[in-house]
Amino acid sequence: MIRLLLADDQELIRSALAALLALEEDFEVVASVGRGDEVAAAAKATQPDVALLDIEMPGIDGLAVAGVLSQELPECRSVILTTFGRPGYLRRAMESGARGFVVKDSPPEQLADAIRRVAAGERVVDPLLAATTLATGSSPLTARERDVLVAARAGTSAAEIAEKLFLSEGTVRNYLSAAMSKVGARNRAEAVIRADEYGWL
Amino acid sequence: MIRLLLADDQELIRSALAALLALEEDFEVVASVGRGDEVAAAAKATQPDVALLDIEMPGIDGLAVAGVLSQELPECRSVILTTFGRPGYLRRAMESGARGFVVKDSPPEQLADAIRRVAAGERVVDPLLAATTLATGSSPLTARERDVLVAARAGTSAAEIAEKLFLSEGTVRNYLSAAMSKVGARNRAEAVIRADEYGWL
DNA sequence: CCGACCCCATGAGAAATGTCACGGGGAGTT
DNA sequence: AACTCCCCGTGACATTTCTCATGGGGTCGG
Repeated sequence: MIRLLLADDQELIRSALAALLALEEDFEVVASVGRGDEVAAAAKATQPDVALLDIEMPGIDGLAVAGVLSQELPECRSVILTTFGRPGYLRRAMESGARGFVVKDSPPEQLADAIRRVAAGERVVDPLLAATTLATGSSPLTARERDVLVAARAGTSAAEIAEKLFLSEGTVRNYLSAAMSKVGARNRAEAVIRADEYGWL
Repeated sequence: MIRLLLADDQELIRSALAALLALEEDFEVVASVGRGDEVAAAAKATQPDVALLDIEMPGIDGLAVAGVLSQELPECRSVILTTFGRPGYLRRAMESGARGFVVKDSPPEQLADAIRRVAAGERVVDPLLAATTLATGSSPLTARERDVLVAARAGTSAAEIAEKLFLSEGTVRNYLSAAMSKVGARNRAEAVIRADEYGWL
């Protein structure tokens, strides 16, 4: 019997996944939470074998949760389950100690299979996603460049970004310019979009 | 027995929802498709009482599907099931003939309840979302302003938008300017974001 | 028919954005 | 110690964006 913890902020999806997984005789859902910062406590209380983690959650995100779990509860392995097959997500997931990575549009058998393999100690990733991750490479952005791009996400002006980050306006423009050339965009907006697509923000 | 059709592009989610709904004794999932343009045919073949439609799908989107169904198969009522509680989505859903609107983070009983009520002939919407929809009002954007905003989504320059839409560059700027003032943004990028949030694109 | 509103366009000025060259300071490597 | 790379800044320039005024043509309802 494999004990499972489910973490996803969308209640309906969480319940639906629980129902789906309950169809497998060797699975048992022992915990179900809607916030990233509730996972650790729930895991300690229920001792699951595998934690299924969405990335986008209130509190802390699934990737960070995977890091915490691998530190504090190494006997509970993490599987990231997310909508987005962003290369950077996979990379960060693996670096933070996750053992599996499944995207939400894969067939259901694949999820069950991934869970069993991870429970057995294997590592599981979508081979296609793994390939594009290797092809894309890791983020070329420096910490500051990333900060500035994140701040620019809402359509913020250079002056506002400068104020928010306690920088001079010229510096902000320089960082943006550097980020744009690294990402291969001719626009601030385009740079944000692309970096986001790669999972670099 | 209520016959259901499921349409969602994410296979895992679709299967999970099917599993969840199968737990209710009075529900029967008779069809399940992953593309908007497959819904009509499947509905004609299986004669469901209620069609559960995601908005974001390849082919045509769920809102358009609802329109088609209400025209061609009025005995099959549509329920929109989506992640985003965008005011504009709800409005368009209702205008296109959908009978229910449920967001993916509502509790599972609410979905079952909504399905039963819609099957019984009622209309069902999240009251909170309905309120913000009324507050937000319908889109103030003209068709062209919308087009330009959509084209600007990828971080496209004014010149490129002009080329794509066979307009002069100045005209594009004028439309963008109008859109920005209507939406309450001081940026092109911000305008795109806000209009998108409202579901106006 | 007239007003209202949308479509499309031009042009011009103010503001923001993107590029480039340059500099100094700090941390880590070789 | 020299080198590299990141951090932060300045200043100047070309380009783009945003605003505003203005105009013609179209459709639709009063």
